[in-house]
Amino acid sequence: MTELPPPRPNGYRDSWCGQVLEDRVDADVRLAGWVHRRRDHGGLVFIDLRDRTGLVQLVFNPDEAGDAHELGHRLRAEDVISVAGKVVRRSEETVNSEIPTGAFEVRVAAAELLADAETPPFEIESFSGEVGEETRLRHRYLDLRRERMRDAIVLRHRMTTAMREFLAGEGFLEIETPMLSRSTPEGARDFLVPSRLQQGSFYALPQSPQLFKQLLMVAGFERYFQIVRCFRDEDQRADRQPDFTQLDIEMSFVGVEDVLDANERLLAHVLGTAGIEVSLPLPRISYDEAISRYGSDAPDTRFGLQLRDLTEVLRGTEFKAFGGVIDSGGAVLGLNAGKRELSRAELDGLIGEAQDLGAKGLVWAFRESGEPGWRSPIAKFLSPQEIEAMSEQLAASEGDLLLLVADERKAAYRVLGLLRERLGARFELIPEGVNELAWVIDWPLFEWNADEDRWDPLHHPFTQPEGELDPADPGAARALAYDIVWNGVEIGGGSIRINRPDVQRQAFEAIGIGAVEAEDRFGFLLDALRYGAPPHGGIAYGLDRMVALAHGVDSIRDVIAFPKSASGADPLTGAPAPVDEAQLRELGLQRRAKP
RNA sequence: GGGGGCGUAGCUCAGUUGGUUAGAGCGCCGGCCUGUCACGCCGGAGGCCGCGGGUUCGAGUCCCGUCGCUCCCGCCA
Repeated sequence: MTELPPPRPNGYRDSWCGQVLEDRVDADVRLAGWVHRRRDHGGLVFIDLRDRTGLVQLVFNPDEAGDAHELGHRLRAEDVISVAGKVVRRSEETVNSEIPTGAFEVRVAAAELLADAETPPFEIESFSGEVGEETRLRHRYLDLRRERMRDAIVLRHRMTTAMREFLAGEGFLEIETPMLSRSTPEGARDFLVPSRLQQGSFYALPQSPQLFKQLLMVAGFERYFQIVRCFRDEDQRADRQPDFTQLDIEMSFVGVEDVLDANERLLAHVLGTAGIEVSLPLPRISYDEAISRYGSDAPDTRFGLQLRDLTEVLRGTEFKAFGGVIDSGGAVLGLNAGKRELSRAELDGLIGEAQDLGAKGLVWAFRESGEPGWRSPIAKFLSPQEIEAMSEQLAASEGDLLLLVADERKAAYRVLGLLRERLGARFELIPEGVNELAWVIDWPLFEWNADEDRWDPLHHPFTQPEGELDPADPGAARALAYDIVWNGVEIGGGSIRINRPDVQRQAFEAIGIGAVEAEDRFGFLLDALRYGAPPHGGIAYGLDRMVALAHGVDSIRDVIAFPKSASGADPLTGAPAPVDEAQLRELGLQRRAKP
């Protein structure tokens, strides 16, 4: 998999296991590694020896090397050994076509045990079910010996190498930014680090290097990137860790097209390294279209099942459940799930799922010929005209299952969008081996936060509005922002940034950050913008997600060497853990009194 | 913060209506085995059924609580 030069010969080895191939036949080699599997015939002993490059079969023959054979007989799984012997071609009937070195083997002349291994808590190559994640994490150094994890870590390296290659080739500079920085509490929850020298004050670990990379543009570095650890103290998911890695990029004197162009070529290069072909230019979909057709700002475009808005054809309906929602400004959305035969229990299950996702309810209907046109619990409440009009909107033909959600507009799209994704997987509508990347563009700059009674930025408050910002109508503003979505997963996002202090102040004001507060929290940015900031913009990728997608796994934990569990703990080191009273005292912190 | 699933041998799991001695495969240990490659054959060891309480003549099984793991919703500018 990796191009690896032969090791410089020393007392342990002069060759890699995976490189015992045609050109080494008849050569004397020395190999070192772990005992992967042992097949002891009493006389002959076969050992599969493993190193990072793969496996090779060792043969211990009592007639050829008695001492070595005696050791071979005693070896157990995961023992660490070094052996010397001759590479030979296997006879035709003993070739193992399963492994690259399967046509060759090493006849061991001398062997040395370098480290005796205890029996591992799980088999390095397991054939009976997947090992539980906590066990894997507690012994991560063993889990990482397994082929799938090793491949993931190697792939990750190749992808990051490809990123550096491409970006360095385009004149980007890799520059580090601080890990100990200042808390800016509007985004995610910060991880805080107490200051010993200024007790009562705290550093924050960066949620992203956003402001520092903008300052680097002000500083005139023109093109910056960094593969950087970021921290967000929020609840975990399969694709979210408290510390995770971003590929962070920023460029000066650019507009949206420049950034998208550079990043499309970057993506083609990096994914090409992972064996994934990308044809350019990438398709673009507007935010509004993504929401209205897929119910998601990160749409999975590999399958149809698109949403339809039925609000207009139902306006004035007698059916109160729908009419009430419409009168109060809500929406009725529908989705044609195609010809499905679902039992009543399965349909009830769908309703339950929709409710779990936060919907008030879900209505199902099967398109039928004749009157009333639908088999559905609500058919009798609807006029024939309404049923026909909705059927037409949904392009329903006989036997099709139609699913309807009526709710406040945003909630309806969210729920039906989530349901769409689940149904796509359940009905196996997602084609194997297909990769779809797309830009989501034309984002609103702000969205209304009803709970807090204010406007919130959709990306972040440093995003450049398209045209002039109208303080009277922040909801109308569009952002020069873009997300990149791969198979329905948001793998990156960015924007053109505000480069003038007056515009930045306006943006802060629109989201309720007044001049005084802005000066207090972001004064350093506003100052920097006063000294001549170039128009600039960039992007940040979720590196872990990219590698997970390229490796074909669902969880980013499977592409991180030492991840946290779903509860944010590390079963290997026991982090997080209590600290000494003395440490707390030094920091001016107190343990909370027991109630 | 909320909801679902899971917790039985080192690992992956089964365990019937509550019934007396808790099983399987892999792994492990011992013996045999000179062309295997998930080697084979014979024998063996190994259990706080997550933890605490309750119901019951009797609990792996039912109830309550608790801890852990995991998935999802919220959250993640």
